[in-house]
Amino acid sequence: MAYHAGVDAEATLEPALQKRGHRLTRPRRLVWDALRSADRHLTAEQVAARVHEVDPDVNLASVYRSLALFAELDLARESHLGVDNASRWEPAHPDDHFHLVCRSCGEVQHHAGDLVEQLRVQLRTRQGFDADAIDLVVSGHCDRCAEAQP
Amino acid sequence: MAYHAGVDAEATLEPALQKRGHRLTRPRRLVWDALRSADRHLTAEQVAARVHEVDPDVNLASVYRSLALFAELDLARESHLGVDNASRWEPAHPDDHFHLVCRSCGEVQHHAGDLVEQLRVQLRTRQGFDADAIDLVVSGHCDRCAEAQP
DNA sequence: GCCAGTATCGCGAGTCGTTCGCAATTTATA
DNA sequence: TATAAATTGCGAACGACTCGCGATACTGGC
Ligand SMILES: [Mn+2]
Ligand SMILES: [Mn+2]
Ligand SMILES: [Zn+2]
Ligand SMILES: [Zn+2]
Repeated sequence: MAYHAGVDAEATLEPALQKRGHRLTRPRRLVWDALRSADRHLTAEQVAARVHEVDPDVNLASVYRSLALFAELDLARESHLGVDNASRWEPAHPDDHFHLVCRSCGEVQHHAGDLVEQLRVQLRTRQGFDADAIDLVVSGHCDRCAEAQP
Repeated sequence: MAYHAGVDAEATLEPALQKRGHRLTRPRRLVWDALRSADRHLTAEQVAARVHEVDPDVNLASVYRSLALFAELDLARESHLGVDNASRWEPAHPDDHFHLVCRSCGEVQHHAGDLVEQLRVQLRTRQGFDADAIDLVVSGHCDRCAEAQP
């Protein structure tokens, strides 16, 4: 079952853009398709590389601008995974989740659960702090790498 | 009760350096004093500014090198607080703690507690992930700013 | 469909925080 | 104090973005 990029882009991207008075342009559609069809977090540079397979004339600055816009519209999420100082991007999930980065193999696992929500509650009741964004990155060793080198 | 920088530096810094075959140099001593005497997180640039009050000839590159070395020796801790893309530095605490950054006033609160340890246990038992560093930065509104603008 | 008006683009240059290579200096040890 | 190696200062380079601007291409109304 082939992934039909264009159709999907129009289905979710276009209304989100229009609702806020933004236009659906070729660079935005291609950036969105690149993000959606990726199975992992991508740097802006990596997004650009995928976009360029389809259209080499899309500028890197436009990729950055598109990603920033998507974040603003809650279509995409930016994370600092600590591998280098480049941001990584992924389509936004509805659920709170955070990232487990393996120091050996580089794999990035997702951890979804109530933990982020628990934390939010704890901060509010115990410290009066109204948490907005919770950026949690855990680095360590994944199950496979941990048992290989204990 | 004045803070006697030199003495303190030699008391904790020198043995930590010597144990690993590093030398106690003037730039390192001044960077360490600047960190220790600060009451808040500092950027490398801010550390340099404080160092330069004592000795303007210490180079910014040496400040960066000293901070990186201190992190390696677990004498200092680097955090990305999301205010800008500059790293912030503080002397290493023995206890796990994380940071609450207020979007209104910029204040950085510390949150120490069992939460980080809880998380570590949960990741190990539920996912087999051996957590090394847990980088948690929460941005939102502190108690003062939250009640001012609810 | 076409036009007007403006949002967006491509481009090149600029910024920021950080790192590098290397010759000169400083440090710990003998 | 002499020696050898670690470390420094310096300036240039780096990577990841961001900006200003004139050119382009969307979109909504005709
Ligand atoms: Mn993710
Ligand atoms: Mn802290
Ligand atoms: Zn692994
Ligand atoms: Zn505040």
